[in-house]
Amino acid sequence: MAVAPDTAADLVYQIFDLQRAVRCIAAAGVRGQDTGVALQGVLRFVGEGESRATKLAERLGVSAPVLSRHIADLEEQGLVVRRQDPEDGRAQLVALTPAGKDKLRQIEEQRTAILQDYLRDWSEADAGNTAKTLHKLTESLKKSARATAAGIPSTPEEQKHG
Amino acid sequence: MAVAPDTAADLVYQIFDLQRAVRCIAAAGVRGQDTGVALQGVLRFVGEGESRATKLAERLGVSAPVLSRHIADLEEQGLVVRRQDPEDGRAQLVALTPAGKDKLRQIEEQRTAILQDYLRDWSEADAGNTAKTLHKLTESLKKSARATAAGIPSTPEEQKHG
DNA sequence: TATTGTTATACTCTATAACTATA
DNA sequence: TATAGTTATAGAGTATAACAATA
Repeated sequence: MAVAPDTAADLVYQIFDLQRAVRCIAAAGVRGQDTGVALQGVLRFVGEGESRATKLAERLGVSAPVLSRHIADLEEQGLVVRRQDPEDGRAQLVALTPAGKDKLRQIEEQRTAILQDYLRDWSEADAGNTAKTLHKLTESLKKSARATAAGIPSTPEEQKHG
Repeated sequence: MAVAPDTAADLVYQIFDLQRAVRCIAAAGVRGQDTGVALQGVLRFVGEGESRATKLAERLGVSAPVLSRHIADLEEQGLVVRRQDPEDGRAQLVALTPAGKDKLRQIEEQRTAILQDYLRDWSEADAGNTAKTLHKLTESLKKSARATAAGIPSTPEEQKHG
């Protein structure tokens, strides 16, 4: 049953090693650009369709003040527009401008090209399987982290104390 | 040959999604602690054996000033010690103190326990394969990033121009 | 009262530039 | 000259607290 401690420990280190490698590559890619990786992340989710700020913050995993600032920055760059939610006077709806769509497309094309180049000796199947593996890992982490944050006991011991 | 654009684009997003999930979990784990994730990373590599600061910075993928500050912080916390390299008057050798070893072990145990818990419905084989997959991806990225940084042309077009 | 969003402030992590000391 | 390391400074990204406006 479950995962052995040594395997879990190895997996932790593999995750952090990947983080480090990605950080270096991403940092090199945005050097001298106005739109840093955080703003790029916001653009991505706004690009999936007009959305509330609250919803965006949740999907991005950042706090509301952080998102508020990012939206303000993107608006200043002319990449997004805000309008009031017709169904809720407190809320805003954020959407990409044409310039924002261009920017997002450009960012995606650049990233895709770099990764294609970096993985040029990989097979299509390897890349596809890796994407699936990452997705599965991320979903497990998000699900468990949500449950933990909500105070749901996870181990049998904790459940007894509950 | 190689990886299709759509697959590469998907993989990029899977990588960033994992980063986000891990950031949230890691941030929650170090809340209120002296030893943040960056210092924990330094501890890990120092824990593999007494090492030069330069070597550590390279392995961590950070600049020399950043590592210098981290080492100073860890020394202040009594977790590492520095001594001059007997073979090079300019260089230092950094090693864990007993307290540093304790701290590293405690960090690893805590992380391992959390990941084991989060992946409690995973099989040992799935976890092992995921670790291997991450390792392969990281190695490909690091290798290509190194080559790019060194100015080695990567695409046939660029090679022709060289 | 609870929720949406903003502003003010501070912390973590990182980088570049300028420097000292040694090779 | 080149390398190892430090200090000073700046920037990106994030969080908490306090607030205003609306539900």
